[in-house]
Amino acid sequence: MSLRYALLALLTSRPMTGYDLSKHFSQSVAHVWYAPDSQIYPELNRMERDGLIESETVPWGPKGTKKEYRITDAGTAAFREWINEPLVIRRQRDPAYLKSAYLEWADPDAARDQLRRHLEYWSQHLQMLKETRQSLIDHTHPTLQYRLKKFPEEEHDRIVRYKVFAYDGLIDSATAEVRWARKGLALIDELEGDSA
Amino acid sequence: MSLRYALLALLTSRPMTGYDLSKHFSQSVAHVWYAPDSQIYPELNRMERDGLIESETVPWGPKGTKKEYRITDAGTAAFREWINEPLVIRRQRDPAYLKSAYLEWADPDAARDQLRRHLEYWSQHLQMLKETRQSLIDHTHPTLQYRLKKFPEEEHDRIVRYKVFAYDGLIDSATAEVRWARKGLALIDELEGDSA
DNA sequence: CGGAACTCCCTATGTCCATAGGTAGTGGCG
DNA sequence: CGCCACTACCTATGGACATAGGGAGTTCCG
Repeated sequence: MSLRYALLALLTSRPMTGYDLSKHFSQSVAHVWYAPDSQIYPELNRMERDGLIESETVPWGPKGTKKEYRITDAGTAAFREWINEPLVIRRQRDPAYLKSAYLEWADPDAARDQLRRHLEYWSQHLQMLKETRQSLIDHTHPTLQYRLKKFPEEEHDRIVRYKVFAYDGLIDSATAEVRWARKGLALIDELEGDSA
Repeated sequence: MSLRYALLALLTSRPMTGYDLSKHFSQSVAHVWYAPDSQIYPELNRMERDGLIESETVPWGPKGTKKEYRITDAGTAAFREWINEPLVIRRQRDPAYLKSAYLEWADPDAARDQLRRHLEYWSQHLQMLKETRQSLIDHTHPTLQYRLKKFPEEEHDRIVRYKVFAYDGLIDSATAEVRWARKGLALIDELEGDSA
């Protein structure tokens, strides 16, 4: 059910098409939630049916059209209700940690390769998180700009600081992942002899 | 597909019944992978059909029986293959961070409540992780004891250190979650006035 | 000896999510 | 003008997972 509220969250900043939303879900918003378009379009239809959003068909080029979705009052209410709901804790499930607990079964080079991938992925991710965090502080983050326009100046700091808080957490996690992978590579070198 | 290999991983230490496995998956192994029994039993059947494990029906009490599963050579080979396979990176999806990025919409008390839950959950989790880590180092961890019996003494240190490495990573992550929740509670107090 | 807690095994159902397609229109570049 | 990248929207399929049950046997304790 989180996808629905992640979509509403984005639509509280401005109206968007399904395509716009799907771009966000594979770029910036992907930091907190990811979804492929094949999940987004059907969900948007369901949300419209449920009255949380409404669509307007706008022209696009000479023949094309696109559907722009905007959040309704019912949608805003539902979003607010969700945000106040008690948190459902979701157990983390990461194949990387599962595998790492059984690395004695692995070929040292394969193990190294996996930790290098992990390191590379999280390093890049960390980089993006840091950039996004900075763009929030600078108010250069595009979606944030749309969002802030809807609120009086004196609330801007509060809004930004919650978002920075979320990113601080993500950055801490990603930093831990990077540190862990490096430690693992050192461990393999120590236990298996540093070859490769 | 990770469930299958998580099951094989456990069965490399000793034969177990589906019930044994499901206990592990809601207790110690749950640290790296969780699954309900309703997912485990059907998967065991599929794995037996695929020849990765074989079952023996053993008596249990005067009338009862239970099915004990042991890993086959094909199962061991499949496990080894999986562990050497390149890592599939799984995007993290945590509703807590999604919500936290929009806390300006929340009632301060609801926000506090959520962060307190997060804090409590991860504090407890952290506690268990630390205890399990220690039991690995002490060799008092039951599954580890079974496992070590199958390997010569000089390999024990290597096996334990990989498991401790996995736990070190988990402990770091959990610590970051605890720190983040505390920081969030302080932030709410600062932004909303420290009531409640 | 009766009840409670536990062991043991399983099914059903629905949602979430990933993967892999498909179709039509647009805009720009050579 | 043809090609290509992109915008826009969608369906199908299968696996993963959560939630919610059911039913039969066992052990232990009062």
